[in-house]
Amino acid sequence: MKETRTRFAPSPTGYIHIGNVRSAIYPYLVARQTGGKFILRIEDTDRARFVEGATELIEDTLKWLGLEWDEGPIVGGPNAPYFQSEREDLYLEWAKKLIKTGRAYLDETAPEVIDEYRKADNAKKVPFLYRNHRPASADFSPEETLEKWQKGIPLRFKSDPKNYEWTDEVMGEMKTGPEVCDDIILIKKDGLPTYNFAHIVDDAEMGVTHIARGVEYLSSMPNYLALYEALNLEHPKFLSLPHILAPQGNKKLGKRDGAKSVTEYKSDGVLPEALLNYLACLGWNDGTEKEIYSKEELIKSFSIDRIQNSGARFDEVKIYWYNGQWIRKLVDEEGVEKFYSRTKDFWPEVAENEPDEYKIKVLSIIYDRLKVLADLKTMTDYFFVDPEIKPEMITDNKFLKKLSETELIELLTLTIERLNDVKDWSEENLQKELNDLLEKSGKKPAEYFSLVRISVSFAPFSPALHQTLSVLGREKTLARLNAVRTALTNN
RNA sequence: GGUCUCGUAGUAUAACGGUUAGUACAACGGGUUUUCAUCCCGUCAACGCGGGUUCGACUCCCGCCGAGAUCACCA
Repeated sequence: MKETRTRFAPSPTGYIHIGNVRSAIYPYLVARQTGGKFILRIEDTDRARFVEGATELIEDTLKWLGLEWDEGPIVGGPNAPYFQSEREDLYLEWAKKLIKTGRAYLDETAPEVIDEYRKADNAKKVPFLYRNHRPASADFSPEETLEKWQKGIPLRFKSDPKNYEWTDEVMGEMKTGPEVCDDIILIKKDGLPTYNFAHIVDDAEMGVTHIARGVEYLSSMPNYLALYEALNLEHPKFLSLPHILAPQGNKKLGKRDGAKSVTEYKSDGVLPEALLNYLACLGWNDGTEKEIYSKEELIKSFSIDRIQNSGARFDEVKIYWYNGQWIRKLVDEEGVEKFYSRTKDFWPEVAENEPDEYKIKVLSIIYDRLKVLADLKTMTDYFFVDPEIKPEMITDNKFLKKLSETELIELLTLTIERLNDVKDWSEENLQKELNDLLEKSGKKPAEYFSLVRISVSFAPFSPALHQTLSVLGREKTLARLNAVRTALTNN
């Protein structure tokens, strides 16, 4: 059986955003599950839109998501180069094949003239088709065309309008009439091919078996089919992927709607596992009620025929849910130490010089509260530096409002005196001591524990109190309790 | 305007002629004798409309309505 070969073929016009990365994920999964090859090809024939550094950004994004490619930039491959701008001669060669069979012609018609044609047709309420305005050069013999062709003269396909029927692996059986077939540009004025022509040549050269791309290409299909036919090529399978919709409205998610780059989620501390999981399952499911898929599980269960054929709305909240699930899953399965290595870039600045062992302890009691890793920055600073004492955070607290200041001070004194005598500072023992203190305080748990928690952290919330105190250590705990008692006394 | 695609709760989806239309996120309420979160339990909430076909239609057919894509020397 023929080897499955899929590809992701982005233009280096900027970062890969969340709305179009799915057309990399699905072909990747298809290639992996069949033991085939996944190719990365850079479609940089539009020099005006080329952005410096975009290729590297694309490469980094794919690597981060775990979509390693078998052929393409960096890794090379049998069909190198993988940049269209470096394959110019190849397209010219293939274009000549079309000229020789009388299926391509030179066209020097000025853009302004073409505009006139378009306006005239629109005025007549006739669909604008360039083939109704073919210039005299369309009738040149192949020899004459070949002889006169030089760089700077665009080349057009000479279409042969007819009905087309084909299968789209996602959308199903398709058919169109001759009215959509036209003379598309093959080679531009600058000597480089258009996407329409280049991708067909490259896919053929590279032996691509499946093309996955956005549904917006669906309406160009008849012209592509005509080209495959004229070039005597068997066409690959087509997967038209429905759009990911912006959170508001019904338009596809684009940079203008604030579609973030994939790398932005990376720097927020979203795990690649979570993002891949979310994106793969947006518009695809395996028919079961499973929600959490690792890359390996996706490779195993993915199937083209279960790709949804309607657009799916982008929902950032769900990404965070997946991320929380993945954080807990990874810590539970691989341990905190291993997970800690992935959090290095997300600690608050004040933690910079703290030992790893201490940060691991902090992580172990706080990880199940994280939505994104960047939450570490805002949720853990009191473990590393004494918090600023703000008495109002105690007196205005919803559980402590009812208590008088003298009462608060008494409770703190009680706590300090007792903890002073505690030698065993383990979580277990502290839990016992704190429960004991709670009983002695005669307060409700929410009241007494809130007082102690806020006194040591001045944070809106923290891990379970016995864990917080244990990690914080005896010295810091007592010092902070004392400091708060003094502050309240002087208030 | 031509051509094409899509249409189940707020969102993502299941169902593939017969179910009280299932699940997850979100929202709301409760529990886990401490906050926040996790975890657990519960509540709210959907087949765009109208015709057929059929004993029976979310499911098949037709029409309508709504939404989107495309009609570049951009991809």
